[in-house]
Order: sequence, then C-alpha cells, then structure tokens
Amino acid sequence: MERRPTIVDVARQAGVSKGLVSLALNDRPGVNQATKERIQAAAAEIGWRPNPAARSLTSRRAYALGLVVKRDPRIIETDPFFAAFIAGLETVLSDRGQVLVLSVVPDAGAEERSYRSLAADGRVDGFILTDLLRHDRRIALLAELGVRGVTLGEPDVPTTLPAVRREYEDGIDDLVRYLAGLGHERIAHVAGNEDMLHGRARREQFERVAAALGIEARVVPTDFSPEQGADATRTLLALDPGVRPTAIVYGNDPMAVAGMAVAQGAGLRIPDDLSVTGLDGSQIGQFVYPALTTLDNDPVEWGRVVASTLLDLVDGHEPVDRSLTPARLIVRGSTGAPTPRH
Amino acid sequence: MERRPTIVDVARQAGVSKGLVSLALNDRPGVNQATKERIQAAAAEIGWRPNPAARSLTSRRAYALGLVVKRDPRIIETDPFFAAFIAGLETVLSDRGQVLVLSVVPDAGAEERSYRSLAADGRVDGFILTDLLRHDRRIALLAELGVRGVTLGEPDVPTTLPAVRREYEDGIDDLVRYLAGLGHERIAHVAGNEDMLHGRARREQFERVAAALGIEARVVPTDFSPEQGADATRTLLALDPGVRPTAIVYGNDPMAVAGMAVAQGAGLRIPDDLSVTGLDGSQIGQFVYPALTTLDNDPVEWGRVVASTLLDLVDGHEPVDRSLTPARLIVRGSTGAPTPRH
DNA sequence: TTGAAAGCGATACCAT
DNA sequence: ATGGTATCGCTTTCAA
Repeated sequence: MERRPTIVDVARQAGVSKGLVSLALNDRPGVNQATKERIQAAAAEIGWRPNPAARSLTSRRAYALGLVVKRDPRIIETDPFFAAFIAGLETVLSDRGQVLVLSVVPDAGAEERSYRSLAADGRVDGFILTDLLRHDRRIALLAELGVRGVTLGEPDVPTTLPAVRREYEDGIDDLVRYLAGLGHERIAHVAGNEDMLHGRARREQFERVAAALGIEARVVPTDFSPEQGADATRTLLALDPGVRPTAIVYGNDPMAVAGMAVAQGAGLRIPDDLSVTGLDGSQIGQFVYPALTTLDNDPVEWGRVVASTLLDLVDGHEPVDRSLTPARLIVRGSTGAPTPRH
Repeated sequence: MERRPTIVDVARQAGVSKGLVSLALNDRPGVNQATKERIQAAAAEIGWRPNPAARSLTSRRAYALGLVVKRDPRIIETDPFFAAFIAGLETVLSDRGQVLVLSVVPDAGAEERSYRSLAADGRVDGFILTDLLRHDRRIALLAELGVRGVTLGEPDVPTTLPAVRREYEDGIDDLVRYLAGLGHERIAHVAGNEDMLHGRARREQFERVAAALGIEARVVPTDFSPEQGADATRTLLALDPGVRPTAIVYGNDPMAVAGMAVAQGAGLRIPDDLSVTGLDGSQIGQFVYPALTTLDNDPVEWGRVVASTLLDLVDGHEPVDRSLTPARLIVRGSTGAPTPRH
C-alpha cells in the first residue's frame, strides 16, 4: 500500500519549503509565477491531493455541506423531489471538492439535535434549508450556531441567509384560468400543510386567482401526504352535486395521484366526471392514467443553483439571492371540460 | 462566541495530562478507574466533544460512511426506497457519532470517480453498496482501494464484504401460487434489469415457480423504469386474446403503477380484466386505484441493519452477514379471479 | 497508572 | 519571494 503523498513530498519534489507549497497551491499572492508553476507541476506529477482532515484542522472548514431532511415516516417514501435535487447538488459539490452530509430525521427534536451536532463538530460549512415553515425556527438556530445557510424560498422571518426562489404565481394563475376556460365553475384546492411556506403561498395564490375569476373555490387543508390527499378527495366527492367541484387542484403530485385513485374507485371517469391537477411536477404524474396536468419543476436545477449559492457564501462572497425560471403549466390528460350533469 | 473546549481544557479541569484524558475517554485499558471517572465527569461538566477533524488526522478514520447512488436521471424520481432507507441508517449513525456522506451520480464513470475520491481523501470509513450488478466491479474497486463496505444482497463475485440479505423466494412463491389459485393460467412477469442481481433473482424465481405450477409464463425485460414498465404492458396487452396474460407481476411497484395506468387507458378494468402486482412494496401502491397487491418491504429496517453491520466492521469486528425477515405477500385490490372471456 | 513529547498534514506567521 | 517554525486538537509512543 502506497503512502499517500503529503505536502512535504511536493515541497521536496519542487525543491522548496512546504509553506511555499501551501501558498502556491491555494493561489495565494506573493509567489513567483515560475515557482508557482513548478510547484503545481510537482504536485500533479506525484498525484498530491490535500488531506481534508488536516486542512479542516487549521482552516476550520469542513469542505462539506449539510442537508437535514425532516420527514414524517408516513410520507417519507412519496416525496419525489429529493433524489434529483441531490443529484443537482452533487454536480457542483464534486467540482469544488466538497461532499454532502445528509441526515434524515423523523421529528423536530431530532432535527434540532442534528443541526446542533453537525455545526458543533464542524462537520459542515453550511446548511441547505428546504421545506421552510412559518416562523421557521431554523433561521434563528443557524444564527445562534453562527453557521451559514441557504433557503429554498423566502423565509417569513428576518434572515441574512441568501434564498433561491421560484415564482409559482403565474403558473398557478395559468392553471386556474385554464380550468376556468374549460368551463369549470367550482374548483377545489387540496392544499398542502399550512405551516409550510410554499403550501400556504400556493393556497393563497389559488384563492386570489379564483376570486378574480369569480370561481367558487373551496380549500381543504392537508399535510401533503397521499393519505390526506385521498381523504380530502372523499370529502369533496361526498358533497351535493350542486356544490361538488368539477375540478380539483392538488398541492402536490403524489396527492393528486392518490386523489385520482379515490375518484376512479368511486366510479368517476377522469377527466369527464372530474378534472385533476398537481402543482409541483414530478415524474410519477406521467405514468398514471390519465397523465397528470401539473406545473413543471426541475429539481436538478434547484440543486445546482442552491449548491453554488451556498458555496459562494462559504467562500466569503456576499450573499446573493437567485431566481429559477418560473413554474409553467403542463397540460396532460387529467383535465378536460366538465360534462354537463343530466 | 465561546471557544470550544478542547482536550487540554478537560485535562486541566481533571488535573491530569491530556494523554491520559485521551486514554480515559476512549475506554482504553490502563487507566485507574477512579481517575477515569473523574476525567469523564470533567469532560461532561465543561461539555467537551471530540473534534472530528483532529481525531481523523491521527486515527485515520473519517467517522463517516459513504453511500454512492447511481441513478439514471430518467428513473431517479420514482425510486421510493432511499429516503426511508437513509432514515434507517441515520438512527444508527447518529447514535454512534457518525455521519452519512451521500453522492448521487448519473453514470458509471462518475460513480467510480466518486468512490475513488471519497476513499482517497479519507472522507469515509466504508461504503454501502446498493443495487448490486452482475459481476459488480465495485467489489473489486473497494478491494483495490482497501476500504471496507457492506452489500445489500449477496454479490455473484468473490467478496470479503459482509452482506445484508432478504429472502424473496417464498414471497414470490406465495404470490404466484396465489394468482394461480385465483384461476390465472397465463401470467407475465415484467422483469427488472437483468444486470441487477435482485432483478435477475426475482425473474428466475418467478420462472421456477411458474414452471412448477405448469403455468404459461412470459417474461418481458425492462430497466425498472416506469416508462419501460408501461411499454412492456403495451406489448403484453397487444397479444392475441388466447395467449395474452390475465395477470402481470411487475418487478417493482412504480412499474406496476405505470402498467396499471396503461391497462386502464386501454379500457381494461383491474382486477376484472387484468390482475396486477408489484414485487417490492412501497407506499405508492396503497394510493393508486385499485391498491396494489405486492410483497412487503421495510427500508428503515434495511437501513438500521446495514449501518450497524458496517460500523461493527469498521470498529474492527469480524464481518458477519445478517438476514432480514423474509418478504411476505400483501394482498390488496389489484388482483382477483380472471373473468372468463365471452 | 501517569506525564511528557512526538507526530498526523496542513495553514499562517515571522523572519530574512 | 522564500524558509523556518509554531499551531490546530487529538492519538500514540516512551519513560518514569
């Protein structure tokens, strides 16, 4: 087993001191251009790579980013966002010699412990905050811990963390107008968790557009789980024909899929008897019957932008917010004109 | 900002040398019981925690486990296994002061680079190998890198890595017998990737049982993606009525869901016109209509057992294989007796 | 059983 | 611009 070359080996190879090697390899000023190149060549020749543990000890950086995901065990399997999101993070991280430390926890207690120990042990340089809540305590927690972070979406509390945003307003507007244009006059929204900022924002936008269009809107709150999506659907379908919605907009695609199953189980044809949409495009929607009308989404792009935003911050750049391309309507087979009742 | 207590602070607090503190806190022999307790008390009192970077530098351990997931971007979103699996890993890791380093990569090239750099930089103490392939090159790769690992399932190449296994034989046997008992005489299997060990093993077992029962079995290979599950379904449904299967066993649940959608889109009723099953229970199967008959699965348990197996190995214990509770049949609404054709 | 001192592999400061 | 040396926090000899 070869011993791994260290900075001393590079120094010997290049005929300089190891301090100079450190300066050269980190692109610090004050190194003669020629010797710098000689050092870089020497490092490349013997295949030197910095030892992260040693580097961490002096630089107090972990060369790692943390992602703590809190998921109720009941809905953990059905969230289609994360795998692709993490793949997106990875492209940026590996380019910059960083790794992702991932923690999946069941509740808020374990979540806070996870943030605290990861930060206290210096295992990450910053956190990626997904699924923002109302008055999310993690914003203050990160401030208390003195650690950096980036949020997916804009918190509703004062923050110094940069945010990566995506506009859903126009997409939801287009979606509801499209349904109205088909002739739907009673549209329900099976909303996501009201404590989650994006669930709430979507519900508000839905209501705003519905009001503007003079549509009879009904909102059923859920926790984003397919179970509650199914329950909400049963509730809505049990309404009297005169008030029962002819279209349902679900807060996410897994709920929409579950809702479609309930409707079909009750003997309804989609979209003839009921139109159904998601709000947060995932691949599963393409493979149910009929395929799901929804808004598009690009988790890989989310990952890329989030990672580079946070790494820039860690590298000492000023925090800067970024915006992704706005959500756009994708029409598939699950929506159509309502069939007049007879 | 408080400076974090170091081992020197503990030593001063306990009135001993820092070397002795290290021995005591790591439960090494040769420390007086009374002083050991005094040291432990001192450490607890000032809230000392070991600095992983410093520890890694001398112990050459990362206090981290690595999971590299290779996923075709096309099927990345639909795999329901990982979130719960990682939650299971986490319970064990956090108890033992370890973290999970996760990498999601699109292809074999990126995968190998990921293993190499994680190992070379000493960022992990061992790897978790999921989705074993035939003649999986990762087994040799880990040997070459001199790094530990654990496999989910048994490789088909010589290995020194411990394996965590789960028996599917009896479950598949029960499933096919159950279908045969309902009166199905032509059963198809939409198999998973033949290059994946578990996909192949399930296909073989399906054929074995079908042969034993004298059933007309037909196998369509896929890559485990919902698209190909849907395609395979179209192929099967296009067969002449006399040879067309009355039941389809899919290699995983997402394919079964996609297949159901195709069948329903073709105007078939499930289970009256076609029975459908998965083979690897996931939650999504409970929320489609009709709910999916499948085999059960417990990704959290997989995670717990895999993590403790690998950590024991890293801690110097002998590698020891572990077995989970065997797969069991779960009957739901997607299967029933075939309707005689008229 | 305990203390003193030498590393681990890098960074950073102070000379020169 | 470069070399020498202390330092990060911990583990591990080697003496005593």
